[in-house]
Amino acid sequence: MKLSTKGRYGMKAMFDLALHGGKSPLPLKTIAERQEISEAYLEQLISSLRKAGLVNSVRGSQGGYKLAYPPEEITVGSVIRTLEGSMAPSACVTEEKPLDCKKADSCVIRPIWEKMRESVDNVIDSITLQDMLEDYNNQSQ
Amino acid sequence: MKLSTKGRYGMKAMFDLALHGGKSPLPLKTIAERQEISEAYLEQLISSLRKAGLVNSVRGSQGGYKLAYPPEEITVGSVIRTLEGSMAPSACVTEEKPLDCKKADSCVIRPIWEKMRESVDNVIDSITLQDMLEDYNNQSQ
DNA sequence: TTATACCCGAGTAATTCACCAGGCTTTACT
DNA sequence: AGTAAAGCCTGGTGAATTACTCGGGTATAA
Repeated sequence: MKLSTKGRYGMKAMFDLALHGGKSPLPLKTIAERQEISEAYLEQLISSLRKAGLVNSVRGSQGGYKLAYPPEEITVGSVIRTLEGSMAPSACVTEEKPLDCKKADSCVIRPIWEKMRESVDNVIDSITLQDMLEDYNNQSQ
Repeated sequence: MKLSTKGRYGMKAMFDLALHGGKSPLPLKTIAERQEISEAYLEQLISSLRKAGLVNSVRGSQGGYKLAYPPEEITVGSVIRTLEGSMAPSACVTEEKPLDCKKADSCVIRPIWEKMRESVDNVIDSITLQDMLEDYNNQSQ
């Protein structure tokens, strides 16, 4: 049940944006170097995040990326789900279009997959980038 | 974050053993047919379950498999973890030997992976095959 | 002794992962 | 106006993983 690098790198990049991002956009290269991620690969990931509306881009020289919302409005869940899809352990319990299975009604395993998904969703939807920033600041004391 | 077929098929097989297993062992073929799983593939999975001590095997004619413990003593977690490994979303937060990362101390993402793992573990460790049997029996009313 | 069933290792097609390459477009700065 | 810095986009690719299959063992009830 590991996440792929998409979710992990994506979280690093988003936190980097929250921590180092200001008024002017952060170029991808800076983020990639600081987080030690392949730039070309991170470009793909941040492209998904942009299409999902989580970051904004500024093209051209001096361009880069910025969070589309203040850190307290961006949850870990929205980032991870954008890059990894549903947290459902089985296709029959995704939020959006659960794969329908004839035996869904009588299946005793399905409710277990559902609980797993819900419990993961609860965790990741309850943490925002702002929470992470605060943890980071408290740490350095 | 999907489980592979190992975990999913393995759960089906274990529940089948709990539901249909009696004093005499259930042959793999029967389980595979009833659960619509490739017999040769399921053999590999149940072999892991046997090595983990969750099922016992009886060789030879009239042989098959039985649960090694009563259903109330077998958790979903023990089955899934046997077949899938740790539920950690990142290698740095596995129960047994977390991959050590120099930045582990200062990492603000790590605690999130930890919470995810814990919450999944809580769900799957709190459900036994017996619970599933009861759900199944209540359903048919 | 024979049919049934578990045991085991190797092989394999298909898919996914984690990138890389290269060209195009946009824009600030000089 | 020219140039360099940046994002945008498509396609390719080697390595790993997944989900099996195959073929031969070995044990044992009948």
